Amino acid sequence: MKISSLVIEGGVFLRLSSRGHYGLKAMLDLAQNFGEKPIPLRSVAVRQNLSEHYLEQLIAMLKKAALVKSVRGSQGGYILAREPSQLTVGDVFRAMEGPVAPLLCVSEENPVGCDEADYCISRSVWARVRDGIVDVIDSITLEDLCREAKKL
Amino acid sequence: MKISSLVIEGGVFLRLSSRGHYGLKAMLDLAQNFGEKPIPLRSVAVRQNLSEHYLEQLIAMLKKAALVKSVRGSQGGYILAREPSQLTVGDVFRAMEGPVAPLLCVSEENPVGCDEADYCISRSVWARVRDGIVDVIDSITLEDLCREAKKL
DNA sequence: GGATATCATAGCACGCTACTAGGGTATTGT
DNA sequence: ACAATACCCTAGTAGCGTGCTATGATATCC
Repeated sequence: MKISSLVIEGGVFLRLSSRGHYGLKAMLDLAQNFGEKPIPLRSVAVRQNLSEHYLEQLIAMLKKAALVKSVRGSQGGYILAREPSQLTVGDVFRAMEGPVAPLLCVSEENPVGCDEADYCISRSVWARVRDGIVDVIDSITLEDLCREAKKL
Repeated sequence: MKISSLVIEGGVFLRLSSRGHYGLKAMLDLAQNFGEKPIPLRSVAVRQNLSEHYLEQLIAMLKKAALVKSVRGSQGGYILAREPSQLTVGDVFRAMEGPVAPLLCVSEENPVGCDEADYCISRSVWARVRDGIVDVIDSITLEDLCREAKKL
């Protein structure tokens, strides 16, 4: 009796890896230094105590998601694509970690079909968990966090 | 400049692996067949379409967490340690996946110290995410899910 | 034209997941 | 007694994702 073909998930889908953590730190740094001039990655890396080279790769994901713009050359760097008040933690999370999906079949984006969907009870549980997470991350803007930071 | 020593997280901490999914399915099966007699694992495996041998390992975790009791020998099997109304999804989740902790430093249990804790702004974000998840999983009992299942 | 900065690709050690394999032990029904 | 049933225990392993490092190319300003 081979059941190995029944595997539903091939990995891990709701998680916070260092990507999400570092990505938010970087975005927050850009938000705190938001202005006219682009901010070189090096200074972000130093302030946030991160590997500059690794950060390069991470910010590439943020650029791909159109959350930041880049300026090449000397005196170049990165700037937020929108104002801090128009960027949420959810935007950053999804850019770094993909869609919120405790389970593939309850992904907020392109949920994977499952032949048990009709009678799978636990599905509704993880869907509610997903909604709980989404509510939180979509309601917090970078501006909110900057304001919090100033209080410290 | 070696920054590799700064790694904050060594893995992945908030996730739903197949363990959590399968574990909840098994517990739900036990709840639906809750009564006097123990339920053999084989029948759970067949009904839920899971590998029996793998299920053995998973249910060992549930037993360790005192969520189920076992009866050995012929006609033996497993029974819920408490009534379905006294068992929550959170109980099952924690037995299978460990404490809810999007980040080690905001684990609901033994949070790991972090030297940036005082001024780390993103911390509060993940703490709120954690609370959102906890609220959901601790408020749903197995009895609730059985009732939902009957409606289908 | 060189210093500064972004961009692109490749590769790798490690740890975890999702199992499978193969046995052992306890209890029951006949 | 004894076989059948069911729980119990330890190893091992393929595959995958993470968290980097390494190397170099390309663009732009002064």
